[in-house]
Amino acid sequence: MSMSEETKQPQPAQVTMDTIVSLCKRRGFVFPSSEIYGGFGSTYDYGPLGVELLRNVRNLWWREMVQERDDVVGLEASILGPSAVYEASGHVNSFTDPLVDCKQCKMRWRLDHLLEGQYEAQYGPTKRDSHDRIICPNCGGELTEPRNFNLMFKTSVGVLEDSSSIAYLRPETAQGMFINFNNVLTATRRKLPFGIAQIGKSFRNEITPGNFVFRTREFEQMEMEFFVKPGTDDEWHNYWIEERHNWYLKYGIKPERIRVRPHDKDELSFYSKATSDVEYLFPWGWGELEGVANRTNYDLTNHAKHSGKDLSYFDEETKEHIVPFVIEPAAGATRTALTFLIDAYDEEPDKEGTRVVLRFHKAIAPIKMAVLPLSKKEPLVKLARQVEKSLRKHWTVQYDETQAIGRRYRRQDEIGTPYCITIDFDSLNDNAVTIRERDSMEQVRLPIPDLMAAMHERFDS
RNA sequence: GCGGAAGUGGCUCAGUGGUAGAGCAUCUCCUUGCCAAGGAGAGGGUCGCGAGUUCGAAUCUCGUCUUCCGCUCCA
Repeated sequence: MSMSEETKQPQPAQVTMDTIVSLCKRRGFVFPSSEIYGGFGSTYDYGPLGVELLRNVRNLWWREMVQERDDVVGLEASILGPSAVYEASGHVNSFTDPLVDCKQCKMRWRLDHLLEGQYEAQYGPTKRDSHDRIICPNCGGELTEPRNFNLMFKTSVGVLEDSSSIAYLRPETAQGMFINFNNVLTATRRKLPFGIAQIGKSFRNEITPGNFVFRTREFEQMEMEFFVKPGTDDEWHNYWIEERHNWYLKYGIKPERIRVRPHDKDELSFYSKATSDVEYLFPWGWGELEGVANRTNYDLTNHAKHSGKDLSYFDEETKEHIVPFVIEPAAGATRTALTFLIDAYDEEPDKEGTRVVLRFHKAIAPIKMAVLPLSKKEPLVKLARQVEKSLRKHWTVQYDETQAIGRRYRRQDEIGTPYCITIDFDSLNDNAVTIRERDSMEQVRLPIPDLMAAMHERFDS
């Protein structure tokens, strides 16, 4: 690779995860869960700012994916499900990783990957010993018997042990859409193509969670199953890949840090014909933000077979019963929130040190504006409180009167507040305030009666 | 699960056997009043947890939990 090509490679976000984790805790975005009891691995609690950020992500997705579209409807299905659902979906059998450990060098391998030769690029072809048993690609040592790790959380429902039945916490929200396909179809009189969308928590007993909230055992998904006529599925697949990629760009994700990557044949999920990932360049490298999969008619066919119910769609044009194909854009809400946080992080030299700024898109920012009286003097505070109260009806607002104004601007910069509204001594005479903009640091003087309209103009576009 | 590293106030860290420290942050008062100002004060840690060795443990030993980096995973 030449130097010029090298410099063209996108660089991961300069910020380290340690900085993000520490900022999250200090300012109240994300706390480690059950911390006072020593912590509970892979679980996180969202603090006052984190919950606003997460809500913004969810709400924007929902509004654009469901409410602004005529061809998508919403659903909120239960998290607990009977084993029948996940036997039909294939998760009981296929959502299992057979793992083997090397007795010698302690490396852990996925047996199915060894059988498929997936480690070939790094370790060469799969090696076997004289008994034709697969040996460790790394050191040639003996491997343990495979142990199956099912990624689903299993629980039992029912008071009495012997009469209780096995249930699972959903590993994806998608099955809720498939098993309600008929319900939605008859309730809404939809015609193909149409989609069913859902936001909610899913659970996977990941062998190794990590990278802060990037991979956790409990996480929140934003999924949409878009049902189309067979034969039009590739076209719709491409449509949704582009649509979803653009969505992140729309909310300010840096274009050089986001890409679409089609899956190789051998990395496809058991249900997928083709999948493309929208990936982000995290501090540790590229990671998946969203998968857009062509799930074919796999799910509806299997649920029809297992339940004995007809899940076909009657096509009026051809007078045929067909089983629709499904295009699924599946995003992680928690993961998306993290991405916005990392992508927004910026530092710049300051007179006294470093100014930390989260350059959130206005729609993403947890706090939309801060009201700052220049002095704690009674008349200023009184006026500021009035302004704050009226703004709170429409936006998330922080009020801050402590310490110097510069310090207060820094506080708001650090949590990504786009606008600061200051009330100064002149305000008492001219009934006007100053709006300071986070990114440009420009200041605009505005009469208080015009303030509401001016802020609407900034946020409703 | 295995290997490596690490857990000390909200954050970043110093402290290696003798009664817990710093910077930043937070709070109060005075002063100032548009980009991290100054002064005076205050709160906050049984040093992850539990045992052990010792006259005495943040410091040594063992166990345990958690985090980070690999193997694995994919929203």
